[in-house]
Parts: sequence; C-alpha cells; structure tokens
Amino acid sequence: MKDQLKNHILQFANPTEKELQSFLDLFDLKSIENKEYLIQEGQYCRHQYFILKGCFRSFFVNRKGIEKVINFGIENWWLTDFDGFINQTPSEINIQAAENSQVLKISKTQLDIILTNSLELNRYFRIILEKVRIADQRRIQFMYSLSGEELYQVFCDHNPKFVQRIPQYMLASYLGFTPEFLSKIRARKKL
Amino acid sequence: MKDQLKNHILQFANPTEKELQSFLDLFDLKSIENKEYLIQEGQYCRHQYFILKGCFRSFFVNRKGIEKVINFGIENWWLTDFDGFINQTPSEINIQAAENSQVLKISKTQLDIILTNSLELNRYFRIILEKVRIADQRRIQFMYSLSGEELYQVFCDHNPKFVQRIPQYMLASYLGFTPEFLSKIRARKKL
DNA sequence: TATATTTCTTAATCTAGATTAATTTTTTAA
DNA sequence: TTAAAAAATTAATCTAGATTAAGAAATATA
Repeated sequence: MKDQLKNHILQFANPTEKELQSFLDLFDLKSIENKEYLIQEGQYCRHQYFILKGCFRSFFVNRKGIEKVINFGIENWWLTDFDGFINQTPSEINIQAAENSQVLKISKTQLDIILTNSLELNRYFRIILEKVRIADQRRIQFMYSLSGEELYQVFCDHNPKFVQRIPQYMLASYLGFTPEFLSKIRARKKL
Repeated sequence: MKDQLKNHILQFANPTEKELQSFLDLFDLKSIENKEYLIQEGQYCRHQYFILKGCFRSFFVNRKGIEKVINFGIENWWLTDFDGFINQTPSEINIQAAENSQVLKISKTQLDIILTNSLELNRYFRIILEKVRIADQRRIQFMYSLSGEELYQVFCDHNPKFVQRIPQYMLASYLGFTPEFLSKIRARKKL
C-alpha cells in the first residue's frame, strides 16, 4: 500500500529508486475508525500523515463552544496541524476521521533528517505546498466574493462526489455558515 | 542590495557561497512607483518578486466592480500571483504598489533551472511556503471566528506599524468589510 | 494658495445569514 | 424492530454589517 504514496511522489519529483525506498521505509500504516482523532487540541503534533483511504476534517472549537471546520482531507492529501508540527507548539486544532480511514505516518524527526539530504523530496514537498497555497488563496478569494448560496453551489459543482461523503452540518461549517442556513439554501434550490 | 535577500535565505537554508551567488546573479532590481502595477489581471505572470523596500497589495475586482484586497506584501516577502506563475495561466489578480518600492525579480525559467539543481534552495522555498501556509490557515481561522470589530482589533495589535502605512479602505477590504463599517468601528472605539 | 482628487466619516435604511426552538428524518446500536 | 442518538428541516425573530447618499478632511497638484 506504500505504492500509493510512491506514485504520488513520482508525479511531482524524481528521486532515485533507492532514495525513494528509504523514504517509504520511514512510514507506518495506521488505521483509524470514523470519529477517532488523529490530533487533538492541546497535544503536541509530532507526525505528518498521508491519507491512503478515507476522509478527515480539521476543526477548532470557538469561544461559543461551536466546532468550526477548517479543512477536509481525502485520499492522497497530506494532513497535519502545520502550525503545531513545524513550530512544535501545542496544537490549536483537532483532526478527526469522518470515515473509517487509513493513513501513512512519519515522524517529524525522521522527516527532518530526510529533508536535509534529499533534493528531490524537498522538491516534492515544495510543489505540494505550492498547490496548497494556490488552493488556500482561491478559497480566501471565494470567501470574500461569493454569497453563502454561491459558495455552496460552487463547492457542489467542484466536488460532487465528496458532498455525498460528509454530513451537511460539516459542510455548512466549512463554508462558514450554520446548518440551518444550509437547509434554507437547499429548500430554495428544490423549487 | 542583494545582501538583503542573501540574509533572508541564510536564515532558513545553507547553500554554498558559490550556489548562493549564482542564484543572486539571476535577479534584477526593479523600482516601482506608488500605484504602479507589478502584475495585472489577464497578463501572464512570468516572474517572482522579493520585496526589498515598500509595500504592495494584491487584489481582484469582483462582479460588482469592487476591488477586494487579498493580501499585502512588505519587506522580505515573496510576491507573485502563485496560481498564474505556477500554472502559467492568465492572472486573475492584480498586484499594485501601495508605496514607492523596490523589488528583486527572477524569471520562472531561471528559477525552475536552479530548483532542479539546488537542494538548499528547494529547502528555502519549502520553508517559506510552510510559513505562508501557517499564516493562511490562521487567517482562515480568524475569518471564521471573529467579528469585524475583533478582526480589526487583532490586526492592529499584530501590525501596529503597518496599519499606519496603508489607507483604511484597503485594510477594510482586506479584512472583508466596507470602509463605512471600518469608520463605524473606529468611532465606537473612541468613546 | 487655491482647486481637484482621494480618503474618511456619519446617518438612515436594508438584508443575508444568525439564533432560537420545535419537529421530522435518518442512522446507530441494543 | 425498537429505542436512542445524530442529523436535517422549518419557521419566527433578530443583528452585524451592507448599501446609499452626503458631506467633511486630508492630500496632491497647479
């Protein structure tokens, strides 16, 4: 099952077979049940995860005690609390499985070692981060220019299959509004 | 003046002196007057810029014809339309000087060549992107959990000097609301 | 120094989406 | 197969912030 990660890497970089293999050897497989946590608020996050199968949401709890979904992660995405992972500070967010899932995990210590030695793996992660940056930027742009109804429409258009996989209240939270309002939108659409 | 970029790189990576020098040689100095454009919507963006001095805003024009500020850039930040630059598609945004400014510019072609050869420069850009990612993530988190008034307060607390440098209507736009509403907030604060 | 342009403020009115609360539907688990 | 828990809906009411429209300050330019 490490082939899935291998293929992902080879899409963006060209490590030698040996380099790649010793990288893959650093990963452990981990299975996570729906609703289990990969990372919890307050903990130190010492690993980065590559999703093989399943779906996750990252969220924080605001002052009113309401869970706000920051992001979703699905197959072939990297997952971690970046802030906590990079700066080794206690996590401010939670990452929870939204389905029964499987991930490959690597420790920060091991990743750091590999990244001092491998050009191609630095390239790989640089390119991944460029893509993440573009996605974040687009999202901010959407948030600032579309109404709730339009955000929902655009999300459904771009992720038709994914919409089926998650409960609506999570999607509402991710889009920045309440589940009640999402219901209202959907009721409007039906007419 | 390339020392400023050199020092920035050395904060995060350890290229050899020779490697670093040949990288720095690829940059041209460019001076930009307040209100001039570095990148305009519809153009192809073939360069990445490092800000030596000054201040920029990136923005797009929404359907109602209103300019929405996506980001600011100041000294020691990298600037480009990432989406257009990476994917070589026409830019959807504008980047405009908000002060008389100076940047170092490098072409995508040259940057790509260097990045196929240098481990340490891949590391440098990877680390920069990690920081950008953390900042974007925090921003999304703030946008979803704070009121307009709180967003303004937090921004002023974290960037007291910068607030002085830009017109209020740009800050209002960046924070996601109208200049009229920012005035209202400021009036409230005074009491 | 005067004039034009850009930026900021104030105030009245309006609306997208929040809040509250009750009800229904779906899913889970015993 | 049924009770309990979780998720979704509906509807009434409320509010943060938008919109519109003037006017006042500040800045730039002649």
